[in-house]
Order: sequence, then C-alpha cells, then structure tokens
Amino acid sequence: MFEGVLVTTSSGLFASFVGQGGIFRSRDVLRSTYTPKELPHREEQIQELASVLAPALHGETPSNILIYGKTGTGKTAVAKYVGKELEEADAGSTCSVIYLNCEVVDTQYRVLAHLARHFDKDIPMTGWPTDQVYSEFRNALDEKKRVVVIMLDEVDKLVRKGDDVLYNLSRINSDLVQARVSLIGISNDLKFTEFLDPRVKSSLGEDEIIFPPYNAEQIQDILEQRAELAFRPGVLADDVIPLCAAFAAREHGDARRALDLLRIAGEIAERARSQMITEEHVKAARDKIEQDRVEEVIKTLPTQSKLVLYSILLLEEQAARNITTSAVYGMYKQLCPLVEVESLTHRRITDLIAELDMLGILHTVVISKGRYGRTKEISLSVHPPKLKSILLQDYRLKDLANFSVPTQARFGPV
DNA sequence: CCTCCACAGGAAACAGGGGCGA
DNA sequence: TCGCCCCTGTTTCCTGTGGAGG
Repeated sequence: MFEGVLVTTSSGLFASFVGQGGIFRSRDVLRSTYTPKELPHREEQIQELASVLAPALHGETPSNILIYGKTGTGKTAVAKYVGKELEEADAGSTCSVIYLNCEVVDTQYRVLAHLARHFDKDIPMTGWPTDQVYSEFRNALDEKKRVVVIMLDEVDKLVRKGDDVLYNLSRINSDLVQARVSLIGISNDLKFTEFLDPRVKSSLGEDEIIFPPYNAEQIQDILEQRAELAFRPGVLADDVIPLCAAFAAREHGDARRALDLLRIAGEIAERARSQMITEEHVKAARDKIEQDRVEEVIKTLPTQSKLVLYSILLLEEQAARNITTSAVYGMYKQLCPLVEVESLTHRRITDLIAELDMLGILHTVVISKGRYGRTKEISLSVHPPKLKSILLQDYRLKDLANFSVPTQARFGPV
C-alpha cells in the first residue's frame, strides 16, 4: 500500500521538504537573537543612547548608563545596534564595544575572564585568583589609548551573586592610565538598584534610559518589518499580523512574544503543507505556546503539588462528579505512602489547590450545599491523559503508574 | 426566619535550612 | 567556627459563611 509512495520519494527523506516552496525565507529573522537593521518605535532611545556614547568617538569617556525596561521591549536590540553603529563610525579604531550577557557569564571570575579574552589574553576556565584575572584584563586594556564600552545585559543576575565585579569595574578608570571604560547595565528589574552598593549605584546610574512597553500598533509595525524578511511574499493572510500583535499586546507589550507567535504560526503552517499562514495557524500557535507553558509549569511543580494533581486526576478518571477538597485529600492520603512521601495537613492541601488554580491548571468554585456544608468543587483544565503522562515522567511518581483505586475507598463506611 | 453543616481561609506559631557577621 | 537572623513551607487553631432543611 505504501510501497508506491516510498519508491517515488526514495530520492531522499527530505525531498518533499526541499521541493515545496516553503513559507519561510529566513526564520532566524524571527528569533530573539536577531538584530534588525532598523528598530521601529525606538528612535528616541537610540538617539539618547547614541548621544551619551558619542564622546567616545573623540576619545572622551561616556557616562555610565543603566537601561531599564520589561522583557521584549527592545533593550538588548537597541544596545547592540548602537554598539555596532558606534564601532562602525569610529574611524581611528579607538573605541570598541564588548557585549556580555550576565545570565550566561554569571560570576565575577567569568566576567573578568570573558573581558580579558576579548583582548586576546589566555585565561583558563578556572584556577587563577580573581584579582590576577582582573590585573591581566586591566593591563591588556591599558596598552593603548582607547575607550571601551562594556555592555552588561541582565546585570540584575550578577548582583544576586555579589556585586564585587560591578564595584571593581565602576572604578577601574582610576586604575587606568591610557584607556577609559564606560559601563552600560541592562536590566528588566526596575528595582534592582535597591540591592546595590550605594557607591556602585551612583556611579553606574549616571544616566538612565527607560524602555516603555510597546502598544499593539507598534508591535504590528515591528512584525510587518520582520515578516517582510522572514517570509516569502504573499504567504501571510491579511489578519495574521494584527492578530499576533493583539495577542502580544495583551501580554504587556512583549515584542519577543509576538515574534515567537508569528514564527510558530509559520512553522505550523509549513508542517501542514499550507501555502499560506492564516488566522487559524496563529490561534494554533497561541495554543501551542500556552500548552508548552503549562507543561513546563507542571514539570517543575514540587512533588506534593504533583501528588495533589495526580489525586484529582484519579478522581476524574473514575468519573467522580463534583470533586471536593476532602475527596482529593482522601485520595492524596492513599497515594503518599506509595511514593514514600510524608503527607501534609488538610489545611495545606487547601493552599496547594489554590496555587494550582492560580497557575491555571485547575478550575475551582466554592459552592454551598446548604445543610451539607460548603466545599470547593475542583475540575482539571488540562487534558487528563496528557497530564498523566507529564506527571509520570517524574521518577518519584513512577510507582503510581499502575495504581488503581481500591473499591472500598469508593463505597467505604459512611 | 433560624440553624447548623462542612468546609474556606486568616493568623500566628513553628521548623529547619541557608546566609552572614563577628 | 558559632550563634544569630531571616525566609519559606508547614502546622495549629481559629473564625467566617451560603443556603437547605427545619
């Protein structure tokens, strides 16, 4: 039955993927790592940052800057863009820009090693005393007259682990004879300076730039600009971009979300061998993103919460109607010894159920049954078989796989 | 209209693990 | 190194409450 098909495509497993026109011209354009040539609706911030950094071109030291803004507001893109422009505008090659992401490079040693390597210094991954790495870096830096702009993306991650680096870097200029350093801190936590050493705070925050969230129209512009590069002409249905923008604007103006949505919609359309991306694909993409989020949340839940979820799952499986907190607690009590977990109190389970409700995994309603008391009715908002398979991925719960409800539990003494 | 069920959910105490200064 | 404090998750104790049945 399938032989015919196999023979015709035997030229290669991927033949059908190569042959078909495809939707994407370049899907990387829609990834967050891509830095576009133009940044719509960020002209103001670009100007501000550029005017602060401009003195570097005359060999003067620019002020240190802190850049604030929520995720997906273009902080990193603007910083990288301006950095690139600065290096290109610099004729005498006296200034350079070093970008590093403090979420990846997250300790004092690694930051300094990274900086020193930028000047072709050989620094081992580990082993040297930190101050040796520091002086190595400083010497390399001071070899000639130049201005170095250091961009620290997600500085807040660095602060959590002690801000010694920031302190050292912020006063490195007094240690230098020829070279000059200017710092740019990028943070999405507006309050992170509260945890900062006051000296670092005042030196780092000489200048501040705030990035407001995008609104729906602005996101739409960004999407249109990227879509032109990312997709083949004519594959986008008219309402796709406005829809993506509307979904993302609802989530506090995060452009990254909008781009993800568009990219995933494209991937879904491509997989479906569709010639066009339609509204349906965008909705499917939104659902997929939401599903992935829920899956991630469930996977990282503490064991106790997973047990509670599993209890509700079992109750749902035996088609119990109106699942109450105490029914869940009864089931939970039975499960605990099976996985060798200390059981918590009823009160605590009430809270765990409330948390699961908050996360959108459950849905609960408080109802009063008059004479017969007051309870919470609980229902799952995740597809039960799916939930089961996610929960059983946890090795601690594997013993529950073939557990079935003892009958006397259902019709036990009243 | 009143009662009283069977819980919800607030308040406070508690446990124990980690970080920090002396 | 020790003691102290703080933070988070938990327990204990408690008060509050919507509405069916009397």
